[in-house]
Amino acid sequence: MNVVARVRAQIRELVAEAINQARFAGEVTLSRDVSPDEISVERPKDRAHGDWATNAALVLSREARTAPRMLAEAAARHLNLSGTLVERAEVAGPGFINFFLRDEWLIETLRAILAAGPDYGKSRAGEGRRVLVEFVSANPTGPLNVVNARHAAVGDVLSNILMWAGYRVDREFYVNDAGNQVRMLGAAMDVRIRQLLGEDARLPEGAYAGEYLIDVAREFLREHGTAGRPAGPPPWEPAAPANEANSSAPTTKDGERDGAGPASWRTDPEYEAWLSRLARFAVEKFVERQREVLRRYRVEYDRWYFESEIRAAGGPEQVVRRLSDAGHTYRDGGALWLASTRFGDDKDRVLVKADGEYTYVVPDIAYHVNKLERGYDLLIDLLGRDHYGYHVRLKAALSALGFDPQALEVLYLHMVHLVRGGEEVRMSKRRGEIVDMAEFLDEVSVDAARYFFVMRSIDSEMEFDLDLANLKTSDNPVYYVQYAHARLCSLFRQAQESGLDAAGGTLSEAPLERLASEPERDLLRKLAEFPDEVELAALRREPHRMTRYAHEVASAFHVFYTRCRVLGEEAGLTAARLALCAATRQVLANVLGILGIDAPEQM
RNA sequence: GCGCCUAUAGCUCAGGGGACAGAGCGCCGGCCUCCGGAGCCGGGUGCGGAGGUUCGAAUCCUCCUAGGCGCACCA
Repeated sequence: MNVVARVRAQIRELVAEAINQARFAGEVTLSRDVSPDEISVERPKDRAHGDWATNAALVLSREARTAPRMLAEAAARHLNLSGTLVERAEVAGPGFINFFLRDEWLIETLRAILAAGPDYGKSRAGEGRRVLVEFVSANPTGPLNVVNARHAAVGDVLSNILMWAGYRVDREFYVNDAGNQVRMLGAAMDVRIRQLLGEDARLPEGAYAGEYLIDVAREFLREHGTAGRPAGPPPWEPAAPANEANSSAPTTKDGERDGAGPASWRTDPEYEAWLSRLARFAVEKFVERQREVLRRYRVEYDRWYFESEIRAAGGPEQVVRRLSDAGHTYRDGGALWLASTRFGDDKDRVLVKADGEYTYVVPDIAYHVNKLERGYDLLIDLLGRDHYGYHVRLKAALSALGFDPQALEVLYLHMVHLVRGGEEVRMSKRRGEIVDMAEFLDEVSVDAARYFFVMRSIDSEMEFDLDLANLKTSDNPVYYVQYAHARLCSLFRQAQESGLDAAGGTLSEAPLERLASEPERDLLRKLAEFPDEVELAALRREPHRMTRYAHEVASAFHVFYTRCRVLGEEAGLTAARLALCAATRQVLANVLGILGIDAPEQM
């Protein structure tokens, strides 16, 4: 247990014990003993209120029918501080008890940091539970965009945080390389190829309009030519030479095309085979590019799981059978439904459409079952806010299959608004105006992108200011933190040049009690919080705590460094301050590591 | 229409029952004979509105207002 956690536990016990003693002495009228668990101990915002404070007296005053202030004073009289890290306690305000620690705890923390080094901040909070974090999972029908970049940063950093907190973590990317959309992809490819060949071809309704497909179509032509392409018209065009007005599909009374998807296409196995070949080619290309840009972004997955795999393994059939066997499905209107309302969903969901196709959720259920069967205790999915509510369906299905729905946790990330020159850059997939992630990374450094995306809490709609992130000089929060690290490295280079022994082991022997000024103590206190912060970030799934913490450490350091001279002071003081600097550099390196951001030795 | 999320400083965002509400950007003014001025110090304004619960509410509850997102035999 780290020093902070130990102190907190100690204070809890002290307070509970003191209240019980006061009760025993007849100074407090409580009908029961108080246990340490119900004592809340927190860090006061104002340092004048000590290192720690408890509101126990406020909370218990009603039950004890005593004024909070009096209750606090009675408890304070019975505090037995001997043998603890608490130096003194005082009652303040409406009835808080404030605790002031002995300096030893800071010194102990500093030694602990130097001893643990790159491991400082790790904990066992996760108890070795196996977690699978699935994130991005973009469709293989185009390049990744800026929203995917947010997901990638958050998912990756969250995974790191969980690892630090003692979970066993794997990262996974689920590729939807099957079903309708892939067929639509093949169709769009076919049209692009025709257009490249100078033929007259129009995209079928609902097809991918993005021009990025043209390049892929060109690659296909270069590598494979048109060999194997059926002679007739594609299945979304009329079989006979068209002489009807202008529609290739029946229209509804609203004038919208009916059956916008492939369900309304002519049956043409030969052409379908061709489309499927085109689709496979495109999927492969896109997945390859996605993998590439993510690698550039420093995100590496343990596994890319393909929907086609789970389909080939018969996953969807099994899911449907098991759900049916369990009596949770029924037929209606030619479709097979899951009675998900029995498990908290607000309506039942279609599993198998009237045309015999699975809905999206079936292979996805199979995939999640597969994850659980691979031995993961916890599944975390990162989804876009536009999928909100999907977890209810998925959890319902898992419950129906006899799994604990609590094993699945779905986090929804909000939107990203790109801003350039004070104006929002519009991102519309339908109009094909995707803000490509690779192009985005040409403009913004990976460090800045990751930092900015993680900086915001996941359920806040965020604005990404390209101009700010682009600033390679100042005013950029990323550089503020990195600069602190570089500055420290520079300091140690100079220490070495002047022959000082700045090794960790030697440093912890320094007279650390000399670190007595406010900037020094503030910095140390901040460093002491690290394990707590990591643990909180993990348990609450709040990666943005890490960027905030990194900034706070950098700030505390810059203050210290401005006010306290390190080199050239009296030997003992220099050694002590070097120890503090070494610890700071270590913490910065660790937190930057979690963020997947470079910790530069010079800038 | 129903459901969920959001509303905090001029702007972008933290804080999610505690003691005077924070940071960055922007603006104004200071600080280098010396370890990196990509730094430090100082200066101003704010919890969308109205009720309620509580010793105590930015935080919890209700209503209202304004945004966003869902409510597919799409993925």
